[in-house]
Amino acid sequence: MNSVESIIKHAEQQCDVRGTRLTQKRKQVLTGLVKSNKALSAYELIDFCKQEFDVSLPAMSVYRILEFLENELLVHKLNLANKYVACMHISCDHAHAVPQFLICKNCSIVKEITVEESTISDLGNTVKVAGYQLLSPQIELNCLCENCA
Amino acid sequence: MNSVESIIKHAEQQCDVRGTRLTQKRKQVLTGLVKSNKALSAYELIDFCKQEFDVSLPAMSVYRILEFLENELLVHKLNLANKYVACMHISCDHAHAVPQFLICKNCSIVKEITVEESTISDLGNTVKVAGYQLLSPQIELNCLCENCA
DNA sequence: TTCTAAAATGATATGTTGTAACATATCAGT
DNA sequence: ACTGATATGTTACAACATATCATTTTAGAA
Repeated sequence: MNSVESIIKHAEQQCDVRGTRLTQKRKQVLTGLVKSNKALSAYELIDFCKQEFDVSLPAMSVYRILEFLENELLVHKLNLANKYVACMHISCDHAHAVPQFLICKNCSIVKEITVEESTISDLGNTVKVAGYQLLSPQIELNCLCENCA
Repeated sequence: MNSVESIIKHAEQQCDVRGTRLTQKRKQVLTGLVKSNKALSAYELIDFCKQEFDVSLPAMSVYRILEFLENELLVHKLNLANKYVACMHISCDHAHAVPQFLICKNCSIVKEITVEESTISDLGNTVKVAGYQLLSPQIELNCLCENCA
C-alpha cells in the first residue's frame, strides 16, 4: 500500500471514529489533495477528479466536500490563496497544534509549520490589547519555496 | 478643514514629493477608503464613487488606481479579505514599520497594529529554517472587533 | 422487506473578485 | 501644435464562490 492509500485509509478510520462517512467522492477529492502534494483550488480539484476518476463534480459539490473535509480536520483552507491543502498530519495520532502555513506563491506548494508557542501567544496578546478577538490563530504567509526562490 | 480633507492633502503632497500625480479619480478612490474607515472591495469603491461623486468607474480603472495608491504607500491590500484599506499613517511623517492587520470578518473595520519586532523576527526565523523565503512580512488575521464580538 | 427521514449530491443560475487586450484621452514639455 | 508618457475607458472573460431547489443514496425503523 503506497503512502497515498495509507493516508486515505487513516482518514477513513478517523471518520469512522467520529461517526461520519468518507464517501467515494469525498475520498476522491481528498486523494487529489494528498496526491498533488500542494494547494489546489476547488476548480483544480474538479479537473483532477475528471482526469483521474472520470467523475464530473459540480463546483457546489466540491465546495461542500471541502467543507466536510475541513470539519473532519483532514483539509485546511488557505484564505490567502483561495486554495485547499490536505492536512500533513492525517496519519499522525497526536492531536496537532494550530497550523501555520507557508504558501509558495509561485507553485502552491505549502509547508505546514509549527511556530514557537511563545510567538503565537505574543501575537495573541497583541491582538487582545488592541481590543480584537482572534477568530483563528491560523497564520498564512506568502513565500517562495526553495525551488522557486 | 476636516480630517478626511487633511489626509487627502497630505497624500497629495506626498505624491508631489515623489513626482507622481494624485489625479481626481485617484483622490476620489482614496477618499472612499479614508471616509469609510474600513476595508472596501474594488466594487464597493465603484459604488462609493457613483453615490458620492456621481462618477462611474470601470472595475479595471479602480484596480489600477488601487495599485497606484499601493505603490505610493497610501493604501494597503488585504489579501485575506480581498479588500483595500487606507494606510493609517498617511499624515504621519515618520516612516512606519511593516504593517500588521486585524480584520473584523463581520464589519471589515481594520486595525493596523505594530507587532513586537521580536515576534516578527521569530517568525522570519522560523520561515528561514523551513527553507522558505518570505515575500512580505505582512500578517493579516481574521478577527472580530470590539463591537462585533 | 419496505418505508422513511436524514444525509449527500446534482443542476442551474448567479454573485464576486480580478485580469487581458486593446482603444482613447489627457497632460507636460519641446 | 506635436509628441511621448501617463491615465483612463471598453469589452470580454477567467477564477472563485454561493443560493436555491431537485434528486439520489443510505441507515435504520416499522
